[in-house]
Amino acid sequence: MTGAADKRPRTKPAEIRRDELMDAAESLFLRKGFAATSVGEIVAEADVAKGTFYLYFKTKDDVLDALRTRFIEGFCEKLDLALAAGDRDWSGRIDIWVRTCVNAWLDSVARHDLVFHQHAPADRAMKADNLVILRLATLLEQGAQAGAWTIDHPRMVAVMLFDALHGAVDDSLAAKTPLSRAQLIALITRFYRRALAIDQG
Amino acid sequence: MTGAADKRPRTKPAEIRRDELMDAAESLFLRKGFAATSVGEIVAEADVAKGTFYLYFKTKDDVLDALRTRFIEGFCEKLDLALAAGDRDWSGRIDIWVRTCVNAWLDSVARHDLVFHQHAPADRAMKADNLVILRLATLLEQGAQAGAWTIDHPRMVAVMLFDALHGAVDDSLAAKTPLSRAQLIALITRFYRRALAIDQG
Amino acid sequence: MTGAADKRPRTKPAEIRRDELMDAAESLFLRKGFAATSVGEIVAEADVAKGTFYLYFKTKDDVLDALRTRFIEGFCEKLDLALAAGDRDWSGRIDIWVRTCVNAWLDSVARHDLVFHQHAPADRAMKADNLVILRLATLLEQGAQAGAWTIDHPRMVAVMLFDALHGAVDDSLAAKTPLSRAQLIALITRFYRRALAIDQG
Amino acid sequence: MTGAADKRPRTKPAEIRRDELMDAAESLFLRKGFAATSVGEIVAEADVAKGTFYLYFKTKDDVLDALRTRFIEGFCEKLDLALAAGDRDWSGRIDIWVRTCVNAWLDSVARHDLVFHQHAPADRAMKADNLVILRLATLLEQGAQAGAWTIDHPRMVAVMLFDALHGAVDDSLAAKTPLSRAQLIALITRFYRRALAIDQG
DNA sequence: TATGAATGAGGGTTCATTCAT
DNA sequence: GATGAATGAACCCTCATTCAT
Repeated sequence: MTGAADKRPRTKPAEIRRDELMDAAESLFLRKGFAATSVGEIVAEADVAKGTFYLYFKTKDDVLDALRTRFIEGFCEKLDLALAAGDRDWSGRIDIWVRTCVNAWLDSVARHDLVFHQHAPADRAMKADNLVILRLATLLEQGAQAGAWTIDHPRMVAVMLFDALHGAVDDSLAAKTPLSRAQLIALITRFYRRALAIDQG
Repeated sequence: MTGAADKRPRTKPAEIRRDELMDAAESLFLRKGFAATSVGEIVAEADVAKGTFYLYFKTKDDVLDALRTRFIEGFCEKLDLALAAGDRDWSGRIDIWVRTCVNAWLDSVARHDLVFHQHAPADRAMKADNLVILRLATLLEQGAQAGAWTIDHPRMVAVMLFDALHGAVDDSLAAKTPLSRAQLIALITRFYRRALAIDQG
Repeated sequence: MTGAADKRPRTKPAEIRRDELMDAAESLFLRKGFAATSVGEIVAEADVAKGTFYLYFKTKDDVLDALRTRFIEGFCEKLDLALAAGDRDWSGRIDIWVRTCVNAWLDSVARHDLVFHQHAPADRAMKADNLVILRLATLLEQGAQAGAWTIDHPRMVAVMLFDALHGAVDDSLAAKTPLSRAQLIALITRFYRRALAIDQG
Repeated sequence: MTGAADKRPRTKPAEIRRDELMDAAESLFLRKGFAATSVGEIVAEADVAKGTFYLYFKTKDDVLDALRTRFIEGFCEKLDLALAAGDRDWSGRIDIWVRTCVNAWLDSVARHDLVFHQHAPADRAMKADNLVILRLATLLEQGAQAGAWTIDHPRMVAVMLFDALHGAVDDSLAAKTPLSRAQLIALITRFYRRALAIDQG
């Protein structure tokens, strides 16, 4: 029986195992949807036993939460980087914000949909914690203080601008003839500038 | 035992039975969520046998679709009514649109969330068929032709405005200290006017 | 509402209705198998209401029984006709019997399988009533009395010959390279003659 | 309450579990028929949870297949043993074949009917793979080569002989006054000898 | 004679989770 | 840390049959 399947447990650093499990889950979720993916498939993809999964996650839902956190963190990192590297001018910052968001979005729509829409009762409260919106609100506030624009309710306007961008990208993706990335960015930027009453560059 | 089971089939007009089933389903879905509600519970609530459910709906998912259609139709009706009764002035029409949407929304958030977010693979394409957006796009276009505003891409702007409103309402609902209905309407109307470059009344 | 579906009940002679129902059932059973065919499909095919079915048959199984009877009767008729028209010579009668059976069989395998194998716990006792075997047994007995052959147990030999033929035809049908009709008949006839110790013509 | 539910999983070697499940299924199928037996009853009889069944069989049909395979293997074993132990004489071998088959058959009619007739669309093609027929055909061919008899089409004759035996045993079982085992064997053996034109011993 | 809405028992199957090893 | 056999509640759906009209 020397040819028998390699049964020896191969202990790995927890961090790695956890990531492998998450990768497996994400890949499967992306392909088949959250509900349609079973824990059995996840562990098969990750090449571990059923029980191992429950060593790292309390429930199946738990992985999705972890995936969401990981996604948001990645997104914010990109945003911070772009903003830090970019213009000091307020109007320019808005441009950067739009450009970065659209690009990041388009590069990971599926992933985004997965972690935000695939499960959970559309947890309305979640948006309150949306770090991306928080960042935009802060940006708007700072710009207002600097006199770049006037805003009655930064938080709310941030929400509206965020959802407008979100919606535009989604819609373009669903359209029979999607806009080009550049067109989309231009369009949204124009919308943002108007909504903030910034002089159209 | 006055409650002895009444076995005789009580035929009802199909339309009524179907509505009763839908009402039962909606009520349950609202309370417990779509996935957490079983067909068994629905028929119990509607006081019919299990098989009867499948006389009117092909699958469990089918009811949700029916619910969505019913919801959209009701919404559009309200919108059309308000628009027909209201101002002839373009700017005023936008105001009406915003007011009607926010109100209708707030009056049926739960129902809205149910039919739009609770299930379905976040059907992105669905938005393409969103009648409400369609109506707004038309409104924008007509206003543009009438010279009330200028718009580069009516459809896209409609999408962005729609999602902005949608997001604002949602956010307010989730907030620890929600805005008043009037405040919300005022805020969004202001946003719309700016985005359309209408003179702030 | 003049265009509404023609609701008027069109009473038909019972005999006809019953036949239509049987035809519909047979056609469906042949296409999809007995178990996989629902009463609902039968009545749809026969273009009557569910209840009408139960006016003519006590249960679903009942139709299959009726179908079987109809099949056997048809088969026996053919046999009787061929035998009556044919040879007076005993050996020739056996030939006719084989030829007629093989032909009739090949012309209606599907139907035969349906009524004999598709349902029922392989009702062993049914064979006792098999009219075809009965006829063969009688033929054998008469031939024996006439001195055409000697047989220890006509009934049993009839059974064996019958099943031998049956098996041969079935096997040929399942074979990758089926025998021709003529070959099959020749082969079986030879087998019969040997088994009855008739001089090979 | 000594009978308090023992919840702890009692792991057993897969081979054993599988066999227990098969035994339970066979016993139930024999008693109530395949269709009338539910998976729930099987697992109850085998004293395992419902899910365990699906650990070993993909579907309910799957068990029946397994049962059939097990039956055929057992049958062939008996046949090989008897043939190996018996006569070297060709005519004697036929006798042994008949005797062994009849006996084995009578000892397990129910089981035989179960695995061959109870389900499946009377899978005609299955006979092509019938190992018992294959063995008989081989025997006939070897005998023919050895000059023990002449045969035009060994395969077909094997089929006919096999079905003749099969039919005879079935018929006897169904008869109001069944033949004795010895009578049956004698009768069939005589039939075989005639059909092969062997001198009646 | 014919209808068809209603019934509801019943079935097969899935899968997240546990726990003894 | 890792395993994977076992669990069992829960679920969706089918369909033969009935009966008031």
